[in-house]
Amino acid sequence: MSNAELAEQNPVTKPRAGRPRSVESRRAIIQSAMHILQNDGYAALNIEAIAARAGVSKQTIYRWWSSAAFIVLEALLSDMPSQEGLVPDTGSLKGDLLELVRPTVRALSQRRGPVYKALIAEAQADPRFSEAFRTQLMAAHREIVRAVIARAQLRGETPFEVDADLAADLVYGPILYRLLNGHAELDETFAFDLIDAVVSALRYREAGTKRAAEAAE
Amino acid sequence: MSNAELAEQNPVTKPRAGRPRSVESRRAIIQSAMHILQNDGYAALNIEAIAARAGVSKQTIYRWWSSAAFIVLEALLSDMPSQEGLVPDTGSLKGDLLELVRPTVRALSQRRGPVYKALIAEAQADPRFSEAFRTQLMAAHREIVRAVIARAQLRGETPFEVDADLAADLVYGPILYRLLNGHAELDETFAFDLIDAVVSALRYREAGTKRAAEAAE
Amino acid sequence: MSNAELAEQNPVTKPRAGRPRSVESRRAIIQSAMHILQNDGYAALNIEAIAARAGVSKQTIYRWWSSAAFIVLEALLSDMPSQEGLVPDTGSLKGDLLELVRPTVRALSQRRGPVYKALIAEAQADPRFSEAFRTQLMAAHREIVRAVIARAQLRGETPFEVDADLAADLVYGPILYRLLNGHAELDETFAFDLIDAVVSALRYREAGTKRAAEAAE
Amino acid sequence: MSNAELAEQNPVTKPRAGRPRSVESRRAIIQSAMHILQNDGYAALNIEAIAARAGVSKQTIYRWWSSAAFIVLEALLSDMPSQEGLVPDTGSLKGDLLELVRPTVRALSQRRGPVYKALIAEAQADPRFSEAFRTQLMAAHREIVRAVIARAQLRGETPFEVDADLAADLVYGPILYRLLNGHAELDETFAFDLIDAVVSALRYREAGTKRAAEAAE
DNA sequence: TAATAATCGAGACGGTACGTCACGTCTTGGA
DNA sequence: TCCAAGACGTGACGTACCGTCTCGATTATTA
Repeated sequence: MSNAELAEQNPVTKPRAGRPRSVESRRAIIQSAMHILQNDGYAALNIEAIAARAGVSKQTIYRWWSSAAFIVLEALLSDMPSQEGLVPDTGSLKGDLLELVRPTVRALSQRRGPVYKALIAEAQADPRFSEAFRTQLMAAHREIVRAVIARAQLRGETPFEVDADLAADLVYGPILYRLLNGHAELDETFAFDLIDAVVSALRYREAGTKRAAEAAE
Repeated sequence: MSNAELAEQNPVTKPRAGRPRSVESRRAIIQSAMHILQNDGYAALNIEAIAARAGVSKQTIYRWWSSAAFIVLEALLSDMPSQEGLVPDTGSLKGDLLELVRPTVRALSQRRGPVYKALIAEAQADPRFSEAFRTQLMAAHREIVRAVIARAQLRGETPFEVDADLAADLVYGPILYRLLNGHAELDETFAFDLIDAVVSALRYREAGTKRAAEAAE
Repeated sequence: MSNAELAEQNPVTKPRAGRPRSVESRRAIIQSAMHILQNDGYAALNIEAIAARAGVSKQTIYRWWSSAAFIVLEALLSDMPSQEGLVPDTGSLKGDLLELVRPTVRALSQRRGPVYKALIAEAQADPRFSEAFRTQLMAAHREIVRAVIARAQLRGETPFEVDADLAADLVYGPILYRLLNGHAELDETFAFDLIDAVVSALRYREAGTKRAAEAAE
Repeated sequence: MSNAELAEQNPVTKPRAGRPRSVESRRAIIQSAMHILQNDGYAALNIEAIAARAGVSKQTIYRWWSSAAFIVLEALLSDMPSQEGLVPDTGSLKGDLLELVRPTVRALSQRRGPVYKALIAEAQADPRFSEAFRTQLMAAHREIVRAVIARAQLRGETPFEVDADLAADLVYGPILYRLLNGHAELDETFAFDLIDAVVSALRYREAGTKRAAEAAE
């Protein structure tokens, strides 16, 4: 939400002079971008096509976004608040992680898949977008894992200090890998097996901290 | 390896009619592509630039490759044979995996990083390249993990049947995730911690098979 | 005169939306095309060269013209108005025709020669251009002959009905033939002899109408 | 017949060493060129297409001809001998000219039209071909007119010295003009009217020589 | 009630790269 | 010596999008 930040900086909206931004255009642009991405694919997603389909001039798009990827990112962030709430407490680490990963995997194997693939691809070529994608979208996902881990430690489920960053890598890395590489399905079984492995790694790792400690010397 | 297939069809090379393919051009194209990718970045990697730097016509490139990504893939595969040999047997699963992951992580944090990022990005937009990348490059990496796991099972290091596919996901997924998302460094410590976690998951997972069995019912 | 038509549709120029066409670009393109044609020849006249010399993008050329020949045609038509006025009345058919043909022959033996050769060559390969060339340029030339003939008939110089179309063929045909085939010079003597022959044919033909009448039966 | 000249220089054919020229290839190339020209048009006539259709390598074409136009010219010259004989003596200038022009006009309005249009167009861009076309094909046509005129003067049909070059221009110029410009049909009526006009010009021109004489002063 | 200011659509502009076509040359093995 | 096959460097094609730039029109706040 590129200029929403500015708006949020001044909660008392200071109305600037001139014609205000058209909300219809903004909505049409975002919908147009998502429609093209999901129907014609990432390769067909360009500013001219978005503008044509939205009935909007290219200038209007460039005024508010610096690339098509930012439009898609904004579309994703607009959907987030609904699921923003943390994962419900199921009483166990494995249960919490399953509650988190199963919907994620399901969404990625359906509509969300192409969207994330496109954004990650774009991030490799555009450092500015990479930073936005990481801090605005990925960081939120990782934060949920962090909270779930913290909850597990409070419960005493993990016998030692757990690196929440590594935990997030262990959860999302394999998912991303399958999504991007396509060597296997993103299905329920995968979600179960993955969480099994992650929980095992977090609970039974005894040599880990030692090894890390040695490395730090 | 576009024309290697032909060569492999007839082990006794049957010389076809017409002027033979220029090996100098092939070499120049591959070197040109790698030079541009590593010096000017993925965004600067286009067919015209590769052709110009290689002193070659665009047509010659299009005759043998369908996109710049395939050239880079071929360059990578040309380098592979040197390290093609399996991981040396260190006597333990953890040692083997470290022997595998440490050089991988080191290479990706240096020259190989941008190359893999570019190829993975390209694969998201081009299904034909995605398939080639997966079967010719990624599959080879995964196969090494599979061999290491098999060795560990022969040693009796793992108390139960281990899913080698999931193991490969657990090893390469987090690496890829850090590479593409850039939220943390790809360093030695990460390699140690990752392998610790993976080994723990593979050795101490008792609930896993149960869970998978339940899902199969 | 590609967009002049639009202008003529609305004598009160109705300003359409969007950035208006650049008159500087149009002028630069036409001048560039004529310069290349007259200095480097027809073979060197291509869109890329015209665009480069005019400091203009290829797209801008393709937006308004469908080939280089149309640009040259427009250049010729832009020059026409100056000599658009009819041939001055010298008092005799022969005098009028000489007044018309001598400058034509002189121009074609100098700068205009290569230009017309190029356009006629192009017209043989492109029916769309052939039609434009015929109706916008050649028709104007033929119309002048028609007017001169009509004046001669008012004077009573021709004893019978004269076919103005045939007359134009007799005047321009041999000129074109010499220009394209290059078997003889396009000089003053040729102009005199040609007009002598044409006038003789128009004044002394007695058998013609008879023959034509017989053919009509 | 590009290298036929060499052969004719040594009536005693000196057999050169090596494999002799393939007559099948020569025939196939010429037929292929004419087929493409008459079926797909001048724009489609290129060496690669001719070679492909003839089942011949490009090199073989380039060895014997310098452009597609020369192939077509050779095809035309191969057909000439059949009509090479002079126009039969009908007893009058007008009859002879009609005997000459009517078949010419008929052929040009049918199959021969596109062929001549193509060659004339090509001649405007290639001086080497222009010269060959003029001396090998056009000169033959003009020579026939010259012979007819000479016959008429022997009969005493023309009261004064006639410029046979101008006569040929008057005959072929308008025909060419209509062929290339396409402003009117090349039909029987046109042939009659044209010959009427030409004969009138040749028989009744009294001022012509005077005027030419004045110009010479 | 203007005047000012920012936005909007439309669409032309200079660019860059695309992927294709045909050119004329070359390098094979075979006739 | 010629032939077919076919790869090669060269150059132009016409197209697609890029991001920028006028235009007239619209819609707000400010004077």
